[in-house]
Amino acid sequence: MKTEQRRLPRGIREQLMIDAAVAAFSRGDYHTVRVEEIAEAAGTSKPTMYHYLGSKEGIFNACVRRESERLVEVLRAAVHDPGAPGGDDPLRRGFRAFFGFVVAHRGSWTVLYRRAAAGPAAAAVGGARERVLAEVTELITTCGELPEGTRERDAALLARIAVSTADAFADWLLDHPEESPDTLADHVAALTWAHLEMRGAPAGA
Amino acid sequence: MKTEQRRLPRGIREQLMIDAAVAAFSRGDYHTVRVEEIAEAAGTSKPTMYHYLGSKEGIFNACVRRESERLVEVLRAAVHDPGAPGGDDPLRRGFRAFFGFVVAHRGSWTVLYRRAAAGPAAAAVGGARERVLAEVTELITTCGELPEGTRERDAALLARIAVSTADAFADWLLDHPEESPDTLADHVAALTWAHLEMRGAPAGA
Amino acid sequence: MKTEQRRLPRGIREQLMIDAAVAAFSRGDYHTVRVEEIAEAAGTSKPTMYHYLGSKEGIFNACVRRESERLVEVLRAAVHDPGAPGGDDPLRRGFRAFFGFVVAHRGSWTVLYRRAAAGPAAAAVGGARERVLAEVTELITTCGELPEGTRERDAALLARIAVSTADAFADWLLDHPEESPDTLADHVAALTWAHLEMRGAPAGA
Amino acid sequence: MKTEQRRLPRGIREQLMIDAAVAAFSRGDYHTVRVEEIAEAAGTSKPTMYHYLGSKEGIFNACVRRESERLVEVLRAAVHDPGAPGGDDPLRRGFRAFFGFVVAHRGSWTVLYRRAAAGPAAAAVGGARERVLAEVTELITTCGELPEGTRERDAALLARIAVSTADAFADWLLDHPEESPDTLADHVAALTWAHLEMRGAPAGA
DNA sequence: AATGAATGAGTGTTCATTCAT
DNA sequence: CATGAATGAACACTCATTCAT
Repeated sequence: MKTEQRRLPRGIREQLMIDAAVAAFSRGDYHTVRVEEIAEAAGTSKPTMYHYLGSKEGIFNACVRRESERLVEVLRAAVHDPGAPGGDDPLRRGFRAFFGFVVAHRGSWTVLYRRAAAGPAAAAVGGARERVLAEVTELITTCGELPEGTRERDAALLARIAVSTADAFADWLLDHPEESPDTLADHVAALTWAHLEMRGAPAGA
Repeated sequence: MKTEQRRLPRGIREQLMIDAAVAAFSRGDYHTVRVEEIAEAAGTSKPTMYHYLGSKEGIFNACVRRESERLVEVLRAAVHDPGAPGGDDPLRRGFRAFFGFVVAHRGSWTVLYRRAAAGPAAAAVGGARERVLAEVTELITTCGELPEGTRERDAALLARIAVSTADAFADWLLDHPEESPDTLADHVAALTWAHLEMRGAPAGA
Repeated sequence: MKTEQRRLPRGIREQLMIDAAVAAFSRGDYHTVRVEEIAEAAGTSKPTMYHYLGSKEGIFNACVRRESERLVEVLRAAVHDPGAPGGDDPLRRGFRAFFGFVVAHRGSWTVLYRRAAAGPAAAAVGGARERVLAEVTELITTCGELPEGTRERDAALLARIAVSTADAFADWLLDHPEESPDTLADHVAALTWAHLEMRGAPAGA
Repeated sequence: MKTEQRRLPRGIREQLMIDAAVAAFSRGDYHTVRVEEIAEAAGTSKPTMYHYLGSKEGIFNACVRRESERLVEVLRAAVHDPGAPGGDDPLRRGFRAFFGFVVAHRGSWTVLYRRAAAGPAAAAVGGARERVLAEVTELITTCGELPEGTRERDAALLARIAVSTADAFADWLLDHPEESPDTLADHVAALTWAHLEMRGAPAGA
């Protein structure tokens, strides 16, 4: 581990800094991360961090910029390259790349999507989310007419999708006040039914 | 405005405190909110806050607990009460209640789902998300065989759903390492195709 | 010395703070003074200083405001009160009050006139000033026609006046570009001659 | 602008450094000026500055030394050269040289006299000084028996002289504790009266 | 019961200064 | 000789938390 070189050229050091920062920011939320902690992880010191990235916010911005660019590049490459894994369907290739990225670079994704990952708030929020999730899962499960082959696992997965979707729609509603929540709710319900009916041939196009 | 009573019974005071705290925590993230700010908004003083809720974390926990209970109650009531809005389908009634809650109590939902809503990080993250969203939207749009009646709006909405779903699955993957990202990716692609084909009769079951 | 009370009312504490700050700022220049040092001298802590005076600049401003108000009050009182020391001449009464204040509250005056009193720069500046002063003193002394009764002391005093006056005029020139430096120079020379000739009856009107 | 030569002989480089330093130190006070800022203005780098001048204090000392020597030289030359502008009176020639220097090299003079020229303190001090000056001006104006031809301008100018003189005397008092403030006060008052009576033939001896 | 007063502990940021190239 | 790289040491400022009234 002591391979770290002193006196690295600026470009390299900056990349090391951003590496360390992404790791740190994906562990705790913005205020929980101390700049010094990032500096140490990057094998350098606080003043050098400030010299290169300007401020804590600058450090964070550098992370978000670099990681989002990486993700977009990966996505584009997969979609436009018919030889990429996933077969003929560009949509499927895209999602494969997307998921591959999220799994391979969990830290990057966490930074980009920045749900409270740690900190004093995380525990409480985590618990509450689980309760809500359990409730929705039960709602889906006890709905009765679960198609053949739909197991617990599927219900839990669907609940997560439903809640995430609702969350996405909440954002959407904010930006598009002309939409009615009821219509969207019905829509999500319909989608969920569709998913339930589709279970069994998940990987088929 | 000076209607605020001194010497309120403990229960009431606590509710006022939690009201103020939910509002505050939904505006900025945990560390951005100062206890004093909540105390002022609740018409009381810092020491009283500590007397009642114990600590900053205690305040936050109280928020999360109360709001998640409210949400769960609302959900349960709608699902079990056939007379609730949404018709015969309990699933649809549930989602109506869910969306209604999210829209009516945005603050509560924000606290529960706690994606970084403000603070120095929010701007950067917001921008990056938009870029990713744009990329996925384009991916869906230029996929070619968009069914009749699928307009721009639908693509944008689907992109949000897809990203949210991927986000949910990323969590899922963390908890279930036996799952393969590729399978999930294919699954999301399949779901998206299903959505695309379903467009046109969104509110129909 | 341990008479310092804990839990003083805000007004009192603020005055103690300003007292300590004036003393500190009159010893070193703005950047040399540490806020904590002032807090300790005032028998309190840094956060309380910030709570009451807002910032380091706020602390400094409070000093300048209070002291300049005091000085102006003292001046006004002496001028308008014919019974104040100095006799019939309000001008003389005013200067007596002025000098009295400067001598009694050296710190206040230093803060108000803020010539570099300490710090790493002070030594060098002090030395240079002395050299300039010596030069001007010699100029006055060797001018030749020193009137009777003009001793070394007077020359040194006059040199100081001359340099201070020149300094004042330099400011004046900045604000009034229509003035010619040569005219002002001649004027100062004339004044100095007048002073030289007046020596011997210094206290007479 | 890119005429700056690399590889300049040491002497020249040093002069460029001091030029830049004088300019910088005359804008802000000692602590406000960053060494890097001087280095850039001098067309060189920080380590070179340290190589030549040793330390920040060394840089500052070099400024003060060079500028005070210049001023002293100019003064001496004018006094001893009967052909210098100002006529027969060496005193007048001296002051002309002095004022000329101050006006032509404001930066040098500021460094030498180093009243806080900028920084967070300057604004407050400036305001307070103005208030004091206004007070003294009023005192002089409303003194009543202003001689013929004494206009507002003269009162303002006299007030500046009076305050500067008092300032000089305050220093004097520090060094000569045997003097009485009252005597000096009376003296300044007398001088001011003399000035008032002299107005009208300012440039005359 | 309720609060004005007070602070310990910690963080972002800056800058003079020094190596190693 | 000249400089890009790097840092130790300080300092302003903030905030959760607690007494004493």
